[in-house]
Amino acid sequence: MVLTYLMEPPAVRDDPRPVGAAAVVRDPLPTQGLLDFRVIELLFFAYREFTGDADSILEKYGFGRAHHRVLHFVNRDPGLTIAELLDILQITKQSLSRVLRQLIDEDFICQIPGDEDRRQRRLYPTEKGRALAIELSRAQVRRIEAALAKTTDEDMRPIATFLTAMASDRQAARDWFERKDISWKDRE
Amino acid sequence: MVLTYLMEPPAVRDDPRPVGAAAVVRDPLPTQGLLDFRVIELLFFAYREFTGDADSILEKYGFGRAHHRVLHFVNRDPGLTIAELLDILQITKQSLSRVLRQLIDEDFICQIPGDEDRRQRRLYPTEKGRALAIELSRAQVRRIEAALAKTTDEDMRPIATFLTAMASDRQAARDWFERKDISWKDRE
DNA sequence: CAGATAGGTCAGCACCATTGACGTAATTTT
DNA sequence: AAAATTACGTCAATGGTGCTGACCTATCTG
Repeated sequence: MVLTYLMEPPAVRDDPRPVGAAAVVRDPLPTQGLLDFRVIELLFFAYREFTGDADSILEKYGFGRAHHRVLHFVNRDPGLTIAELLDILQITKQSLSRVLRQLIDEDFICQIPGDEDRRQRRLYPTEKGRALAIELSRAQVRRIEAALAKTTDEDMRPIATFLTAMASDRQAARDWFERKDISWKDRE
Repeated sequence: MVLTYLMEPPAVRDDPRPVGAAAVVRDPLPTQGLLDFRVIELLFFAYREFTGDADSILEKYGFGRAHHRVLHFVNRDPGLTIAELLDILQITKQSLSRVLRQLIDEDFICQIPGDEDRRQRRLYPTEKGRALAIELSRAQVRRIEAALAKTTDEDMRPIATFLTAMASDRQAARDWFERKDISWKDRE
């Protein structure tokens, strides 16, 4: 191996802009300078752990995250049409097809023609699919509840408000939140 | 196309468990039943919008999310070694290599042998890389700040506490948070 | 000098997403 | 009743991002 790009080590220690090379930046972007990076990085690390909980379970079944998402929404809203599911997931039907095919073939989900419109293939979980969906959500809820352990009902409001605002750009998301009552009405 | 799996439509409307077919589940998983799905779904939709902001910019450069992550952490912590970066990203060096190679070849990042240990290839952003990192973060900060528009300093605490708890499973994450002071000491 | 460490690379594979094109069945429109 | 539209399925090709395994160089350490 030749490592040509290293044979003449950039002389940046003496000259920050050697001829023909771009300037090297040595100062870090500070956590709270022009931009505040704290929430960016918290979201990155938090979401990775969040999905990791489910990923390790999915591996046992030979599934990936895409399977999880399909399974989740079919369980949350049985009778969903393909079009509705695509609208929620924001992927193409070609992307969905492979994943859905596997879930159907392995008997986690089944399709039933719509009553009114028989072109539709409405999606329902099987008992097997329901069980897996619950297993996956249980793992994620465990982490969430642990993270919220010391959170009061009062403190839950700003958290929910923040996440809802982050999430509510698309109509499909807003519709889902309203239909499924994803909000923090203080419950007592 | 034959659609064999549809030729004999499951008679589940009459019999929930026809011979040889799995039981079909028709009731939805309620938002707050045995499990509370609200935070799960808020995180899913929120993170998708959050990454989408950067994705559309990256597309212009022919880059993906992996490039973004590398660029981000190299900008946040210039002089990072490969090993340190791998520890933060939790990927293999083979996964990193393609992405890093492109960022180096296209002059967004450069490598400089370590002063003390010359085996190390310490990573620094170029001015071009710094500019892109800022452009990407600006888009994400814009969404975050909009979502936090009505949030008081007081309300910021529970949000930060929640995300930090969600994110802090791994030592590498905890170290990063401490080193970069990712926390909400009320500032005034 | 021997071994460990930091890093690079090749080959092959899996997963998940894309676009484009084409097909079928059912519903709606004319 | 014919035509157009809709709902869905599928084939083919491609790209991005991850993985494992194997093997390489350069450097540091004992």
